[in-house]
Amino acid sequence: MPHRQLAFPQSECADCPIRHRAVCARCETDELEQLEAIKYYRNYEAGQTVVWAGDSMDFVASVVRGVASLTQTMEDGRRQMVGLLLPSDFLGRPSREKAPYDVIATTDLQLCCFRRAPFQNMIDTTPHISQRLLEMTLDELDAAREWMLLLGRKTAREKIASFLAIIARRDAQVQQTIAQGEVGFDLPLTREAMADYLGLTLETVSRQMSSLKRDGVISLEGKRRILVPDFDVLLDETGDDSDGGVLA
Amino acid sequence: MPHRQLAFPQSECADCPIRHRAVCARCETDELEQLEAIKYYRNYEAGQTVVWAGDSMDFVASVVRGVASLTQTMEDGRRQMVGLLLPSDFLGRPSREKAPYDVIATTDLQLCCFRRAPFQNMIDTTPHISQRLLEMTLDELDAAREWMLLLGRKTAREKIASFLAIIARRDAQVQQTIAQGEVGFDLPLTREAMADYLGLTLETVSRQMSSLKRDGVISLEGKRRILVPDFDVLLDETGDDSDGGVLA
DNA sequence: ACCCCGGCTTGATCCACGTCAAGGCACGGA
DNA sequence: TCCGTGCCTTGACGTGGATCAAGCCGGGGT
Repeated sequence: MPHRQLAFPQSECADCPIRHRAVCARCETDELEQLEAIKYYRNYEAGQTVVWAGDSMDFVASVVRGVASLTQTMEDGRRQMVGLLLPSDFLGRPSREKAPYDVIATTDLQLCCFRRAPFQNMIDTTPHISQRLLEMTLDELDAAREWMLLLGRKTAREKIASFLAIIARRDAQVQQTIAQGEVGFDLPLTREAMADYLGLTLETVSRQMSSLKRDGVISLEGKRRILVPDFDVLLDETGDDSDGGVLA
Repeated sequence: MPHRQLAFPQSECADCPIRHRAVCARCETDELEQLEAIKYYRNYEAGQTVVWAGDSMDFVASVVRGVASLTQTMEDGRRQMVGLLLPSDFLGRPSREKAPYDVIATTDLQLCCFRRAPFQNMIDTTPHISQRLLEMTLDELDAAREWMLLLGRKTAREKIASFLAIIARRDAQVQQTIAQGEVGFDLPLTREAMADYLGLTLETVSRQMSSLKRDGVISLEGKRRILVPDFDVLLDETGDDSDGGVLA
């Protein structure tokens, strides 16, 4: 099973009011207006911390532009990324005040925020919102569990290939051309962030990227732009069930 | 943060009708009666498969007795456990027909099942049930993410110690004596299942158990019963934040 | 033009864990 | 009683990825 799809293709919802539908797919006009009334924007630069683990968060948000990561850190400094938020993903948990992990902007980032209390109100009074949130949380849980398989059992090369496939599949433009085989996209993470994502060191990430390049599976344009001549070849490297179901 | 607590201490709800409260903490009598009307029991022996990945599940359930695991398997046979269900935990996802992973009884197991369709009805007509399910799913997500840190960054010894601490903390009887330091409990998993849980081989599990025994952190009574002379010493081995918050 | 610095690559070496293999122990059935 | 079988332990050895270390490259500031 591939990484969960976008709640909505990015092309359909370029700005925030529509993006609310990531929260509530069936919202009617008046509900969208309620959301409109309690929303505001926040912007962060690459590398900035949005919230620290343990801090209380007075908002929930939906990612408009950029990428944020959820990261756990052990006392001795070992770090593991436990969530990656791309545009249209949802950040924060209604009815839970404290953030359980650091939230870090890995690229420049724009959030569309809703203040907690009124948002909580909407949930309590609009039943299908909590159903929608349940759906989204189940998607996150599926993604987390696929990630556990990656962390526990895949080799470094498989981890890198899986990561590239995930990023490619979540890129709206790539989505449309993926069937033709050749695709290109930008990495939204540094090698170090990739290492934190994949449970590796940055040296191993770098070596495996070089190895995939040597073997012709990918090529690089600069450090961040990836070209994949044949997406199926990349999928073969992931170790995943290769039912060929690119759009499954 | 420790592994999520039981929805309710096991001692409070020894049989199924009460255990429904794991699904719905605020259910009133008439709602419990509705659940009562659509419930039935299933029993499995240790090692039996409850559902295969990809099968459609016509029920959701709550674990009454025993332990079930959610396991992903790659084509070449590598396996990773992605969920562990103990008594009072919930199995299945309303509004999702297909099971995404194998569900296996790791001990003798009793489930209290609810047929899908009527259960789905209750969700749609009783708003606070879907809110309760959201809470439970968020707990599962937190557990999954803590597990990701374990899989990605902990050493074999830390993994074993963390696992023992998780099992101990979820054991109701242990809960009550944990403050005194010395606790004992039974492992509900074979060494092989522990290996699948922890992203290790069974040999490494065995060696690390022996090592913890040699170092006096634990002692064994038979293969499955664990005695921990000082729980804080075990916690020191987990690599976790040692804020001493046993009951946090 | 120069240097600096952050992000990245590459090489040499080490070691934790996987792999392969040989038993040990407890239980159940003939 | 003996043997078979499932589960576990232990040892010897190999290796994938971590660690340590030395640069490279490209962009921005002075």
